[in-house]
Amino acid sequence: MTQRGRKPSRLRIEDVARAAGVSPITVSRAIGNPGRVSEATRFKVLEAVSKTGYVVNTHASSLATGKSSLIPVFVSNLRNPHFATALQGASDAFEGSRFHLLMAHTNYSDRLELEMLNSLLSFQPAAAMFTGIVQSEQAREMLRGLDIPVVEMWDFSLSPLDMLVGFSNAEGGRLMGEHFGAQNFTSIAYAGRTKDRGAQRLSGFQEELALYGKSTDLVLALEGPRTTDDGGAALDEILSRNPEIDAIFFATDSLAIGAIMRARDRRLDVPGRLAIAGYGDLDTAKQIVPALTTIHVASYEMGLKAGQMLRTRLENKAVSSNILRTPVSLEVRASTSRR
Amino acid sequence: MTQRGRKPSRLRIEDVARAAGVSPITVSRAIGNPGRVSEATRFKVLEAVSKTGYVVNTHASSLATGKSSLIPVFVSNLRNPHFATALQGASDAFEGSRFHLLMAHTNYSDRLELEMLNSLLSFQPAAAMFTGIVQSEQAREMLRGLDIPVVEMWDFSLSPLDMLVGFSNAEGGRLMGEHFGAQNFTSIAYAGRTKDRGAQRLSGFQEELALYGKSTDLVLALEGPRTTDDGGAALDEILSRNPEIDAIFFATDSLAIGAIMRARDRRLDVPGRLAIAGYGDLDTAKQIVPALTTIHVASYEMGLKAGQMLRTRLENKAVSSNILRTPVSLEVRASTSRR
DNA sequence: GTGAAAGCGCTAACAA
DNA sequence: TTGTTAGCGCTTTCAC
Repeated sequence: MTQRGRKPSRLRIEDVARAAGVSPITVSRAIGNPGRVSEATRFKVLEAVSKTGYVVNTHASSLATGKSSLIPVFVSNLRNPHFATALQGASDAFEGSRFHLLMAHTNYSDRLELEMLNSLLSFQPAAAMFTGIVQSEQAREMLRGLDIPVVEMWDFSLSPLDMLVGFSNAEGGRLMGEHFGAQNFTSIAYAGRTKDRGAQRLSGFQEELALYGKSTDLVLALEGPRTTDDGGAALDEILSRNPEIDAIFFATDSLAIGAIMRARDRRLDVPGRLAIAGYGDLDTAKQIVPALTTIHVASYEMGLKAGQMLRTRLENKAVSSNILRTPVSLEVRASTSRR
Repeated sequence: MTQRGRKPSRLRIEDVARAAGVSPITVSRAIGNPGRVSEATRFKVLEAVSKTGYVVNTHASSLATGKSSLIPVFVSNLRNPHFATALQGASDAFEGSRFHLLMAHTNYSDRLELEMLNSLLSFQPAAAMFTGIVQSEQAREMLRGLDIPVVEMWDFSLSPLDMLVGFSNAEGGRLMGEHFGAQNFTSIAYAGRTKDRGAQRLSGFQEELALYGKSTDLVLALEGPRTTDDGGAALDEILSRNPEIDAIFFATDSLAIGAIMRARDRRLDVPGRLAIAGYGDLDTAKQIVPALTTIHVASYEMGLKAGQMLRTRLENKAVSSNILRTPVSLEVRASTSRR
């Protein structure tokens, strides 16, 4: 029964209560549930709060309520400017709210994602965000069981876990297919991933080319994350395999930019001898010479929208639609513009 | 005394204890303090943990200990690839640890930083990271009072709050001054911030130019965050004010890239008529034509090192030095190379 | 090496 | 509208 020795603590809710002449629970309500307290009391309490400089202890609060204000954001890699930008958007969506984003880097590994998800359960998260579709069925099951709002971003799907903000990779591929189809290219190649996102870009591309009676004469599969250097190598590989190729659609801007640089080294005229297009619309795309034709993706807006949807749900309002499709657009620039 | 209705809860430590045939406190020790439990007991407990799928409730844990595993990272803007990359480094440094990074976007606002810092106190953070020097004295005071490890990044200073990993802006300026000094430029301009980081870049630049008997003939002050478009406008402004200028050092790559693009539009030969250099070494710097001479900054390494220093300290080991200076280097490329 | 008791700071439930 | 009581799940302290 004796007061055992514990470390001294910071300001508690009790201290504020004493300063305001009310009970602790009233302080708690004045801060978190302003509607359930009289105008006058709330004023007294908030004054006491600011005078004392009190800040709630979220751990005590979360323990008592069983809910936290933390939202893990799963991102594969922030060195990809698209993801960094989307994260900035998501973060902006929560500005001024009581929620906080927790970093969860998955480094493109499903196993890591699952592990991380499990460890983040210890925070009783309020929601979860994913830059991508959650692949593992085990992870999806786990998330469903949590019964918290979840938003997946980036890719498009008709059966999201909960909410989704994404763009259609197939659509981007189609736009590029249409563009390539309308040009007088004689031999067309695709280079990049042929699985997942890549598969969709490719099939949309081929589908639309077919409408023009054309097809891909060469598909170079490059799986996994790739850099600009790989783009240069891909260019060499393609031309050595088939010197007739005079137009290449790369699955990412990085690859396309690498190819443009290699073409410059090899003194290949772009787009005269070889047209090159990318996907993503990195800043660099419009800055290199020739400027790169590519598919623009609204990364920031995607992150922002995803954050806003989540926030709306967390504030107990209804979301008009669970699935949001952000537009992609074709940016025709010099790298494919022959005349 | 009656059991009032509260929401049902997830697996608790007590459940694991029962499964393992020990007391809750033993489970706690087996998990967090393996040394204080016998080999056999630990084995039993860990088995029970994995069988039941138990995950600790960090809020209860943090409440009891008064410490959390959360580390707020203050970043001004993730659309700046330097910061995004540094954040990725910081995140990588904590991989596999029990610590988690909490996003804190400051949008370049000191007021926001202070507010956010105050609100994040509610998490009893284990440490704090800043992408930049903490400017406000009030914030510095607050952080000192917290008595947790703090690391500042990016800029260099001899009086950090606690730990620092940065590069010298003055040093980069000096390297560029040396480079400009050694060329046969007749009239030199600087464009960019003239406060804080900009001031240091500029003074290092001027200092070194002086050794070559040269000086800046025009300084165009551009405060606040700037985009490539501003670089183009800056180029126009400079040449209209002083048509003699034939070399410009821009305080950031973005500005320099914008200037190169504008020069291209105006059919000004770079570097023949006008040499242009930047600061930061964005990916684009080596991809545009002409490739941009700039100062390379090791963003990823900075974030990684900062994270590692913090982690070392948090694991109660000593850090050999509180201040780490990451190197900057001059990347001479085509945009300043006359022959 | 292990356990019992108490308490971290907050808020849900109930009562007035 | 406000207050009293109990308890969220963990770990510290003290005892064996």
